[in-house]
Amino acid sequence: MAEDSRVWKDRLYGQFARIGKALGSPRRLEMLDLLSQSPKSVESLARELGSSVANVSQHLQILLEAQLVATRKQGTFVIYRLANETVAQLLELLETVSEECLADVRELRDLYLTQRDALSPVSDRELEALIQEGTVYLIDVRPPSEYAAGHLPGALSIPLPELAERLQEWDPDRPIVAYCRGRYCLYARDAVEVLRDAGFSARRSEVGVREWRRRHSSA
Amino acid sequence: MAEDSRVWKDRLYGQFARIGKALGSPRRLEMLDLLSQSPKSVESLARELGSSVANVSQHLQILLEAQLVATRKQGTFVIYRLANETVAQLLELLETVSEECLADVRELRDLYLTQRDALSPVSDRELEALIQEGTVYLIDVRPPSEYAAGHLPGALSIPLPELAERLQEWDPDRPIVAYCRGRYCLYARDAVEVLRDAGFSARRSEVGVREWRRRHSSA
DNA sequence: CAAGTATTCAAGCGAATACTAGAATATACA
DNA sequence: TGTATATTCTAGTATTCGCTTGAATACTTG
Repeated sequence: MAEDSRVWKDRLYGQFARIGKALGSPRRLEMLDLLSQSPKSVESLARELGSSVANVSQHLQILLEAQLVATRKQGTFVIYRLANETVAQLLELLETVSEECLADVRELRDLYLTQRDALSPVSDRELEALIQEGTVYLIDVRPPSEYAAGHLPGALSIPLPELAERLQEWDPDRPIVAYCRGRYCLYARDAVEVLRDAGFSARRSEVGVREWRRRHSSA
Repeated sequence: MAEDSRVWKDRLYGQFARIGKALGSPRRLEMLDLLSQSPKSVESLARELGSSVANVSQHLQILLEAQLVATRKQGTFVIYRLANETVAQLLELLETVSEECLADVRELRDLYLTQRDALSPVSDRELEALIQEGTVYLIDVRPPSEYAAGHLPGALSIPLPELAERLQEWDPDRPIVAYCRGRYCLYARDAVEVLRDAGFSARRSEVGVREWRRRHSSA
């Protein structure tokens, strides 16, 4: 029976490893991150990733087989989404562990997210207070479909490519906080740069929408 | 600069994938699970896994390189341990996701952990109450080194191989709750079988020690 | 039914990975 | 210094993985 137990363990960990292997590819990890913002088609994932549609589709089959994603049809489009909330949490935790353990991750963040922003990002607590007070413009600079899938309360959807031509919509004396896809996205940083160049008082938040919602969910 | 951004993303997700790849092997996942119970030598991991020392050592180098584990020397022994608590949480979450998503995992549990135990495991809430009341024997059937590294309050260390010859130590009228390494370990199930065959009123808990401690930590 | 669009599948190629076997290294002790 | 024990390293082999290319499939529309 000790031998049965060994065999059972091998099979069990073989199954666990299916999830691990699914997360063992940079492409698939980025796909999962993109899907955590909103459901997407194969083609739109391919554009975001700079990969071929065929390649993206093959990776999606792997994620599907591991049941980390699910699909629905919309005409000729297959819309992929994360299978459930726990998959999103797993992804976030993998990134947290990566940042804690790997100096290379911290260095990559330093490259673009630390050195050039003399003002540190707004903390989550500050953000909560600012949202409550309603004293800032809160802008979501992700693509509109991601805003539509879920956004912070009171946020305006100002996709980054449109930002420069919408500056006149705002009172230059009212501060702006920009956010995007979370800790590993450069959109908010780019937005703050554009805004400050235009004379606005702007800072960014590194909060993720899903993480914010989880923390502020009412059961 | 959009090209810079793409390159930065590729490097970042390449780093995240280092963690994913480290978790993409059944052997390494089982090693991490074993280390979450207590620090261990290469040789003891090899015994538990039924693998060669050389093979285990190579996998440990991969985990070391991904900084998921750390080491200390003890004579000729190299003692490996989990790098930090977040690694343990990542592992638990990967197993949770595996069980939610993969029917094969649920089936493997059914094989040994569902069908033959007519009495379901003690829930965590029941266990808390039982520990408070002090009305049961709570026995930890893991190896002594794992008990020493951390155990539930009030638990006795009764390693499974010794159980059968220690039955006379207990009042047959007092119920027993056995626990081991958590949801994916068969020791408590085996212990309960031995105890019931000897006429004891015995149930098992599927709680993991680390998970229990996290929930009951005083800051 | 034909054409267009989106997606998936299959095959090939090169790179990466897991295990084994044996050698090399590190540490402790007499 | 030599021996024993524990661990790591190296090389070879078999298998798996990731990407590309082109074909096949699925769906929609006219």
